[in-house]
Amino acid sequence: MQPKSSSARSPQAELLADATALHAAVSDLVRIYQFRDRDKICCYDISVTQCYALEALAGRGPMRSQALAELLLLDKSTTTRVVDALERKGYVERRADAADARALSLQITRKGRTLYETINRELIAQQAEIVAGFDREACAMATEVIRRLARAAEARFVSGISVGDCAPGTGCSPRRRD
Amino acid sequence: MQPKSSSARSPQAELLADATALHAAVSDLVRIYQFRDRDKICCYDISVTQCYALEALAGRGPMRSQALAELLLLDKSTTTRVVDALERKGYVERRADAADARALSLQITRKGRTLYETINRELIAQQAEIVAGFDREACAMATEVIRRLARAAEARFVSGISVGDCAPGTGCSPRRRD
DNA sequence: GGCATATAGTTGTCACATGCAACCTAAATC
DNA sequence: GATTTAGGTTGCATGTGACAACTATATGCC
Repeated sequence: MQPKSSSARSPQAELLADATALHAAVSDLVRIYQFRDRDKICCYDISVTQCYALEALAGRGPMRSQALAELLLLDKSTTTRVVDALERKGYVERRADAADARALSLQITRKGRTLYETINRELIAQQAEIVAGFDREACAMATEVIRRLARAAEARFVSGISVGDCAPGTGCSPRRRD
Repeated sequence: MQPKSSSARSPQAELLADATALHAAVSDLVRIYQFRDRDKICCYDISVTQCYALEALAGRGPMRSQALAELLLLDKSTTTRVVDALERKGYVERRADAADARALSLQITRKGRTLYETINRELIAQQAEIVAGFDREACAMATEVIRRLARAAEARFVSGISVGDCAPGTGCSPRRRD
């Protein structure tokens, strides 16, 4: 697993070794974070997806349901329900869109923003513990790599084929019958 | 969001800025990978969790159900069902444990290993595309940071309090009533 | 203006993932 | 040998999310 001394290895092999190590690390991270994030749920009273929605609305301002769905890579029906939950709890508001009577303007409430900030602060504090062990350079590098990974994955996901060759975001997933 | 020139900022502030950037990037990555990984599901005929299980068995050799559960941070009942599915599809086998009649030895089959390797190869190839754009140093650094993040998250999750102050792995999550 | 079509959201329905509790069987302990 | 503990499985409930059908509005074409 660990890249050995790179002497006597082709650039090809090095690339593969690096990619393998990175993949293993990322894969692990993602798996574990799914649990970590689920914890976040119960402590405050929202789900992970709800939290992402809150984040989007906090960071980008009001938007339509459709825009939110695209941003979060969710189906519009799922988005409706996510917003339902958030609205019920008073974290977002649905306002009529002035320009289009069909559309909505989703807005985070003050209460929602406060909640989001609280959660975010805690999560960032956790990262800070780790970041403290690295120099800034290394941290910036890692952050950049992670960003690119995310963008690349998103692009792959949105645009089409991901792994194997099923349809993309169209959501081929649930078609599986165990 | 972007760390500005670090002149005139306290180390505290720098740390916070770095942590914030890292958190945002990781958070994004995790969210997107959940979708990307779900794609992986349908293309080959297993779920994400099933794939993690296959990975564990491929990488660490035969183990008991309980050990697998601990490794994947899953409940033992969930693990049972994950293994059910994999066994039904012929990717793993349950063998009697010689030493303990209650226990099982879970083993990946040749077919299972082949599948895992196929999936893994594709995923690694995807990483390779991204890795190709970085120098090895940066890549190694990022990999290391990501590993530490994962380990830290795992430790936090397993040991106790995560965010807020609900119980840990005990699975406080589902107790929420939307 | 009026009908055909497209678009924004909502609701019905279904499948899947997963935790907890109760249970069963086999070990371990006394 | 009886009680307790441990490894797994099954019953049940909940959360999540996709897809499809539907409603209401907007847009285009005549």
